Amino acid sequence: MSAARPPAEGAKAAPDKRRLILDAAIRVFARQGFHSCRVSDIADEAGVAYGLVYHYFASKDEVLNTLFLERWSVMLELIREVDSGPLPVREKLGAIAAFIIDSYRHDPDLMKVIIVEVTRAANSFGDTHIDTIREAYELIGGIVEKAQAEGQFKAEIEARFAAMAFYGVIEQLLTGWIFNLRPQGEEDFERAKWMVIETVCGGLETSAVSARSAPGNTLHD
Amino acid sequence: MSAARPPAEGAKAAPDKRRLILDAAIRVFARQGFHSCRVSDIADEAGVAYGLVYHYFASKDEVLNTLFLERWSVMLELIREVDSGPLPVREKLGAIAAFIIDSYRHDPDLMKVIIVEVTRAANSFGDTHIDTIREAYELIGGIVEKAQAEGQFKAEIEARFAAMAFYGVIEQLLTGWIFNLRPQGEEDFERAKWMVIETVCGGLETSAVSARSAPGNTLHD
DNA sequence: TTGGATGTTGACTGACCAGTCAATCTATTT
DNA sequence: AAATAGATTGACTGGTCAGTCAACATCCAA
Repeated sequence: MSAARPPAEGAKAAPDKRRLILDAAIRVFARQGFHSCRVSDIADEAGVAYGLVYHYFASKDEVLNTLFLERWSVMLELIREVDSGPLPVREKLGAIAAFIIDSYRHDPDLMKVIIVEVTRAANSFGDTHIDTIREAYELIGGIVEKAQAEGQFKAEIEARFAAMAFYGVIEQLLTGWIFNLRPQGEEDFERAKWMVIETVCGGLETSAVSARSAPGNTLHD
Repeated sequence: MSAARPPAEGAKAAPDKRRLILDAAIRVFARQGFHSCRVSDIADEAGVAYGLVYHYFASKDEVLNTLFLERWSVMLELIREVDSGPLPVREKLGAIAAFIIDSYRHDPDLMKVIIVEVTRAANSFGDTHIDTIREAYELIGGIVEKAQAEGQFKAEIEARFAAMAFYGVIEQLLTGWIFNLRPQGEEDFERAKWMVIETVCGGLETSAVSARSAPGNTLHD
């Protein structure tokens, strides 16, 4: 009952296997790294034949590209949405930080792959996706710029630099988790969100605004 | 006069070629990436025979490891020195930021290789050097801890998190330069130093201390 | 029932490249 | 001058793997 069957629409036939391969690739890339794994490792992990990988993807590279774009486009969408909303800066940046941190919490392997193999690989892949990555910077920079115009953030620190610093802190945080240099309990994730915002916004706000959020823990419970 | 000759001491004979190979490797790794270059590329770039690389290094990996350790140990030394000194936190962190930024200014290729191929490569190399990298975190964390004890930095933000954020901002900054996402004029380097400290310390300081540094530009000139 | 389209298989190939090694060269020592 | 040790050379090997392809399976439409 309810076995795998063709889609309701007259669209494509069986995207199941394609997804299976992508998910297997996430695990394999995370475990062995993109460069030191074989395409056959992915096929084995997915439980499909070697050749099927090439039925759905033109190359090993394309598998990684797909994973990156899939996730990054969701993030860009989220940033755009937040950006166009009416929230105060702290909450806008907070929403972005929360999204990225939750992405890691939800699928650490995928985020590990994206960060380690794409975002930070200045050669090959980094080059390919640099414009996509840049877009995130621009959007975040725009949010900062608005806050500066409204007098909430200092103008002396370039908006683009601030965006970079903001993203840098988050990426380093994930890297710390990836390397097991930092605890990864539920509470740690929540606390991290707060600390990211407190640290970065604290450094960017004008003294008039200043941070007066709960010093102890603003966590659940 | 003063041509190449055996060392004064009875030590090794001609370390010239070894250095030549290392320097060539920096250029090749920076240009093509560690994984997509051949050992013969390094030999060619250095103007030596293929086999000579293996006379001085046990493997391709060892070349990269050597480059990383050479530089990272100098940085650790600098951090320890700064740490043990009597300067205020801002200046301690400022010295560290300045050292890293100047390292990039002085030899961008080397820093690119270290960051892209080692520091950020969670697999293979990252794993190998994780303890060395961790040490830098610990030292910086110690500096923050002291500042917290003296009441200059807030205690609500974990010292280790702060260290990570600090380093993350700097690494992202270098990444921005590496990817050509940020301008790299002499002035930009100096301004970056100031912004790093202003942003991070601003977020970490207690409201009592607060940042009252020159808002415009504290640059030279 | 047949035919075409799409999905699936895995053995095979062609290229690539890290690392080896035997030979040659250079310097130093006696 | 002969001997020893280290430096230098580059052709070669062995293994690895991305990508191909021809065959087989399954599904749907006419």
